[in-house]
Amino acid sequence: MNIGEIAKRAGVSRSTVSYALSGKRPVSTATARRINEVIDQLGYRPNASARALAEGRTRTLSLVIPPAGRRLTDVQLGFVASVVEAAATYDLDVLLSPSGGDHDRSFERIVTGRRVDGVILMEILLEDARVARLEQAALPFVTIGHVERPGASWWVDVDYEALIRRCVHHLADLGHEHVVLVSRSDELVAAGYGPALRATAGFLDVAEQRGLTGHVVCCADEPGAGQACFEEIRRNRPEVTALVTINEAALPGLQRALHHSGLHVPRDLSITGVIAKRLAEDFSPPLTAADVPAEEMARLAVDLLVERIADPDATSRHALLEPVVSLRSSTGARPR
Amino acid sequence: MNIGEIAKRAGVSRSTVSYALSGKRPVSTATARRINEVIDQLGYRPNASARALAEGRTRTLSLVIPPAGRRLTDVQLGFVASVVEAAATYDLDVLLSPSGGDHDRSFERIVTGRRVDGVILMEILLEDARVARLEQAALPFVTIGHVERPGASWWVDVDYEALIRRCVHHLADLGHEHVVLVSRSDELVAAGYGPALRATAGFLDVAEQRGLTGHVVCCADEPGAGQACFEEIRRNRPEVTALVTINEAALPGLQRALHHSGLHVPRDLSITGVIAKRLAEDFSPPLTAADVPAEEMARLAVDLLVERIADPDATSRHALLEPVVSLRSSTGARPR
DNA sequence: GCCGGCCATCGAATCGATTCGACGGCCGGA
DNA sequence: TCCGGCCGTCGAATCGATTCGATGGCCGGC
Repeated sequence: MNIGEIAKRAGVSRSTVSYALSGKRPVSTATARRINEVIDQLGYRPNASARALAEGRTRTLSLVIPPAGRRLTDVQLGFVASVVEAAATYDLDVLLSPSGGDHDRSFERIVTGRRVDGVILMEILLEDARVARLEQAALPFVTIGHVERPGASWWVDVDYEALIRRCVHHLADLGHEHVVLVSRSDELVAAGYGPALRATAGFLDVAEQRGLTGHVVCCADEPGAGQACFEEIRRNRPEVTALVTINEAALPGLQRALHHSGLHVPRDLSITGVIAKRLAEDFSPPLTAADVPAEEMARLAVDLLVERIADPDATSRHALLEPVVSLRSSTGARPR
Repeated sequence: MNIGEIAKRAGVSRSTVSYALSGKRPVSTATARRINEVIDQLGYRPNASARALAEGRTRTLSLVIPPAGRRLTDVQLGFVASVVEAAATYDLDVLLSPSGGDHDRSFERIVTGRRVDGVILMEILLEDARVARLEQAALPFVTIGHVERPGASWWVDVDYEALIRRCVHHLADLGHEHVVLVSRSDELVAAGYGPALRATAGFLDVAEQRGLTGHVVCCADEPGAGQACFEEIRRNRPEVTALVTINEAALPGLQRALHHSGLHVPRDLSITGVIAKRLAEDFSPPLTAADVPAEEMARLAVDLLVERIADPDATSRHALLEPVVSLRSSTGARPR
């Protein structure tokens, strides 16, 4: 059931069928109608592989996600779904490829095998081998998160530093004097994970500026670690009255630890940070936090990628989102 | 940089390069070495589209997920990641396609366009148009969840009914007399969502058998609904001392409602159900529950699908998993 | 020394589309 | 009436692989 079959039944040549379908050359209305009847009747649709070969493009994007071992956070999950949805509006399919380190088989397969027209890269590091690989292969790509570097690049990111600054200012305004930033895992930070580094920079800077004592602790991306981390903070720094967190995966553990400690939020302790809206709302009490706009980022990333694919030589573009900090009920005046 | 280029540089024909790569015909060691040198030097890899066209297979699977509008639950998320990982061990890529109702563009594009070699269908309904569509298109597929029907079909599922039966027996053993099943959303149940229907059947059956009064309530798949649902149960059926839930998405709301109510689990109320391990562990207190083995299901689904692709005429196979109910600390003797 | 057979390799067909150049027919203008 | 141009259609080349049948050369056996 290929284009030849349709052509035969409609009594025309294969090229005419192709033109009737694509509209790239005029076809008489009578012929077009006949062709469309046959197509509807047989339920024909062009073979994707053949079309990809002939056109030189696959109508497919690749979304490179962190490897399955490390759990996706809630934000990342929403992001994946939104990318698929955004791509669908362009009639593009999305290939999911896990990739952690430098390069694994599936990443290499996609890049060298020309399986896709473009790539969206999640959770990039400051020095990321995959970025270099994509540039070398001349495959259009957009990164989620950006690297500090003059070179032209296409990316979408959340301004972690600005958001964390706002959070710390907010706490300072409320009178807090001893604050802690709960960052991501040691390994991620050591590997040069941008958001964590920039959050730290912003945190320490504002803390100093406002005369607060600020400490940063790394916490593995899992609930157990969140619990342990909280308990350690209570033990080692009992003077701390406010937490700023960028570690979503650790939140359930924090919640549990809070529960056990008997502390009241925000009377005894204030909590804020950069957190997916859903997670912030589901916390008890709901967290005052900067809501990461995953859907918007996904939409923008796909838009940018489509644009770059259409014109690979266009000057690079990017978007730095700075969502609002939503006041909920987890922050309050310094106790006593 | 195609196979012809490699052939030219190695001084052989294109077919010889192909055979050297695939090993489907012998190639002299000297020639093979020369070819491999050129390939390594140029970093050549066969064009995926051309190969797909020639071979008649794409080396790609499609994973059909619920539409983005409805959030993926935690189990489903883990499942997606695990499918990708399992497929990678076969050197297969995974195309993500959201599809809810009968058929949308991307689902139809994938099926008719022969974009993939096989399909994994999540969250199927008892009467699912997509199943019929795939059968008609003769595209191999495996469903997550199964339909009651004599016809041959390939699927992987969790035995919700058996698990719920166990949960109710467990509660009956502890002396509970009034129990409620928190099911999935009205719409899903009305649409004929198998796990919810089977859970209900098992729940009511055992309740009757053990002389309990059992009620079933539907709850939308979101935290807010979980909270409202809990409050309604407390108001309308204060005699209830135990909850069985299969609604993971509503758990955060349940947690919040519990917190507000001041009830102690399990002293005042027992909670159990079928819940992803991670969610059960992150609840406070950790839930006694049947852990849905998402990774194992994903692995099995991919294995089955690969098998079916290799031999489309093989007799159908399936797997009905019955994970253990893990005793944690959310169930206890009936109060008073 | 000749012949049969096997091993390695080649050339050509094939997969199913897109796209370009060419061609035929019809219409209108001179 | 003849000719130029445009509209619609066709045939063939192309994309980059796989695969089948054929062929050439070398070796061993008689």
